[in-house]
Amino acid sequence: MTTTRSELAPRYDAAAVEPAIYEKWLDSGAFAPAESRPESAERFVITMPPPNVTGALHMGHALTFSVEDTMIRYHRMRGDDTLWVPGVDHASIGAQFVLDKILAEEGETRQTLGRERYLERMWSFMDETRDVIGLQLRRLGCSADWGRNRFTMDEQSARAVRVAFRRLWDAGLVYRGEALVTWCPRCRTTISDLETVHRDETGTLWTIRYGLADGDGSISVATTRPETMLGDTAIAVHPDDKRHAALVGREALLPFLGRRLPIIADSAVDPEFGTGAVKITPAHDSNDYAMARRHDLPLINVLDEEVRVTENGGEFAGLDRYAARQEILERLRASGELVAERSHQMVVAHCERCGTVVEPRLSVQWFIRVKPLAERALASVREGLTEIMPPHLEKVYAHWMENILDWAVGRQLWWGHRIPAWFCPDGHVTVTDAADGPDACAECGRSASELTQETDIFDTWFSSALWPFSTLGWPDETPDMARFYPTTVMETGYDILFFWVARMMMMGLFCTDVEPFRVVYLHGMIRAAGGTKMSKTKGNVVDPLGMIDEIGADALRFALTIGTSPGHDQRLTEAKLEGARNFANKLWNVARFVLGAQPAADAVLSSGAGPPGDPSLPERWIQSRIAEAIERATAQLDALDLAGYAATVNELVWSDYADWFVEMAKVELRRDDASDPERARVAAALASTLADVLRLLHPIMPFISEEIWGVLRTVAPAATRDEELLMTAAWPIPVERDAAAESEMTALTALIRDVRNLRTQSGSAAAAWLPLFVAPAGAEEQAAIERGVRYLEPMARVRPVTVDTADERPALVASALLGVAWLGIEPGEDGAAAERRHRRVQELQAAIDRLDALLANPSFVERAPAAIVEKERRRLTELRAQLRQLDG
RNA sequence: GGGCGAUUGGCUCAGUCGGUUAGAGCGCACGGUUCACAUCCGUGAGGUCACUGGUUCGAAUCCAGUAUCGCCCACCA
Repeated sequence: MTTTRSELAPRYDAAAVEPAIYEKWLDSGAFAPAESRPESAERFVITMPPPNVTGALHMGHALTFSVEDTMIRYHRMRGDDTLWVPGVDHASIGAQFVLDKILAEEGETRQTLGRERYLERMWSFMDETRDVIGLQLRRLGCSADWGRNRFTMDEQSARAVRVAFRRLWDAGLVYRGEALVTWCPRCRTTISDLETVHRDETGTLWTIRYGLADGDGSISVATTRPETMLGDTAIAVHPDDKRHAALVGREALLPFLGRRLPIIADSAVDPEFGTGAVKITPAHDSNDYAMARRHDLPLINVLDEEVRVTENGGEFAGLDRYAARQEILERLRASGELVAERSHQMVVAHCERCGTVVEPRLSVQWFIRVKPLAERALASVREGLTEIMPPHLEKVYAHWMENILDWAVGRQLWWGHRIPAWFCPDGHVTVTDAADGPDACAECGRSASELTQETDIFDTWFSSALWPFSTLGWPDETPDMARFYPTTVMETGYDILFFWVARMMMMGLFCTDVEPFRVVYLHGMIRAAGGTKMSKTKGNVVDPLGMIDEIGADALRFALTIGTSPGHDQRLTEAKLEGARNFANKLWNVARFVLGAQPAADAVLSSGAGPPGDPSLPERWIQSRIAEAIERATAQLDALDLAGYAATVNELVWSDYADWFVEMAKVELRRDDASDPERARVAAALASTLADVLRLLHPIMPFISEEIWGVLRTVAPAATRDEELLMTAAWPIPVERDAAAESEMTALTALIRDVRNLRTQSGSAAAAWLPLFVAPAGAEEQAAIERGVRYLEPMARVRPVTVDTADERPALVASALLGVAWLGIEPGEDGAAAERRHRRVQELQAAIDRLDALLANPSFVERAPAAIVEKERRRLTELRAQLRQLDG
């Protein structure tokens, strides 16, 4: 498809334009890096944080991918060896949660289907949803290399998982053992503490009396979970607690079960809490578990996978944990052993995904000893080999790494990578990275047929931890590994710093011996207008796809970028989105103007008119301003300051290009003589500067800039240097700054502003042409004013302009850098204007006094850098001149 | 209980190496039918940079403390 249109539609219709542009990009093949690495090219590689395969695009994604695409497009334009690897995550627990809900509607469950059918069902579900997220990313404009699209459950990932685990096993960093883990009864799996949310709740603290074994006396304990008493194996008190000192060493009798509970002393007990005596339930409480290990107490599991009481709970066996609680309480109340109950503020852990109250539970689990891995990952950041942005999050990272606990990697789920460990009847464990399992038991040589594979799967984050290199072909030494690894930037939200970034650092260093990325760029969370979290239940979610339809992907990208800073949450308000849309509209219209001016230029050229004169002041000025913007934007993008970059282009397009340059170009274009060569020159300047603006804008607003580029290239090929696609066009190179043009233009625009201000102050009709008198400050200024009159007249709507020395100063007077100006009208009794002038004089005087004092201060003059002192001196001179003019 | 962050006009946010008149957008006021754009143009008002103290010739910026809000981590039954 080729664009041969010579004009832009009156309005930018994102929904119509963007998909076609995306096709053009795809067809170009330029999302993929060149076949081989260009000589001397720098590498720039991002591994996309893989969205959940079942997920729909939300604003967090939109932010992630907008930022990454902006970085990628910038580096591509710079000619770097640029790669963005896309992919999706199998999200085992998340995907099962979604599928289980679907099954529930059909009256089925995981259990009724069985593992095999469940997984079949999952794969077909995947086939339906897998592409959805990818298509949504395309709507955003993501220029990822889809030819390298990956999935955390594809064969390459599976192999990476097996090999990584095998290496950990060989290194002695894997063990299997019984431990207390957090259990979600609804998801029926172990979950990480990171996957729990703690909520403040009002519960009840019950005090229960346990009789002593010898029948003499009793001891009372306080608990919020009475059902766990069935698993009690001791009672603990503080060693210094005199109230209970006599009881230590004796035994209490557990109600219902009659179990004998030793009364022990341990300083972990808070004597101030409750009765000062604690029931110890090692299998269902982490404090108690730790204490049991110190005192060698038995561990009795009283809750099963569905948190029903086990046979260890005697007569309560089979009851759900809460039913058991009620039953137990009633029985204790009846027997008088429930001695107190009161309301109690407490923190309860819930499963982050399903909201169910989780239960600490003793079970056999696979663990990775992460301490050595964490130390290395921490050192890499400390030494700056990987840099965390913003820097303050490095402390958070460090704190977590320093206090890290072994990683329980097993999950009792089905959808995911099965742990490649086989058990032999003799209890031996064989870990292999072979796709079809071991040939024989690694220890006793029993044949494979006698071995059974572990049914647990890996925590989703295990495969994610390998993502930066498994996507490039690891463990094979592929060309991609050699060329693109380690990657450059890992860009993601700070909320998964521990889940993901920390694990990638650890596993990356372990597996590949190098930091998987040079920079970690952590963006903040998107919040709703009131500063609250966006959530479906609150109904304050802004849907990115709907927003793209409404205002275009570019505007959304822009809104998500400008006015933000990494690591800090942002509020996405209606006003902000609207502002971004308006900016896109502005760009569109300014381009329409520039394009509309081109035929006039052609007409001039074909008329055989003489050569145009030298570039005008505005032309020189805008060139210089663009050069400055290029320098700034380049530095900002290199520093990953995307918000700064967005602000730079915003200001350039709107304040410099549209408000001043285009307005001044109109002066030239409005010349009567259609064959005036000046017109052609201005038109060409408009086109070539627009081209640079588009280049500068493309990384963040790819669609609209590409669309304009297509037409510009048709209409003014020279301006685009005939580069076909803006996406692959060269990043602009700044010309040398033109200081003279910049300062003259600054003076001229200041004069125009001042005169406009006078007009407003005078209350003159906006449409009226008013005479203006200007008394120049000097000969140079006079020349500048005379050169500028052609712009001054239409832009301030003044005519005629008389440039002459002043012999009177009406009240309504402006003082700009070039001199003093006043309108040729009767200010009358305009008290407000006089007052304004008075105020201005006072302001100037105050500033002068301050500067005077400053420069009179010897310690300032001696200690401040000479350049600063000089600057202040110049300013003082300038202010004095202004005051003289005004006060005249 | 620990840690981190934020506090800048009415609102949402920038603010580089400390440099002396602190910026932007929105909102507000006033004026505008200029052939790119009312999703616009012009003009303006509006800030003792949370507070206290310190360092410095000079502090929104660095240091210490305080307050308020937010987040993260943490085993008080």
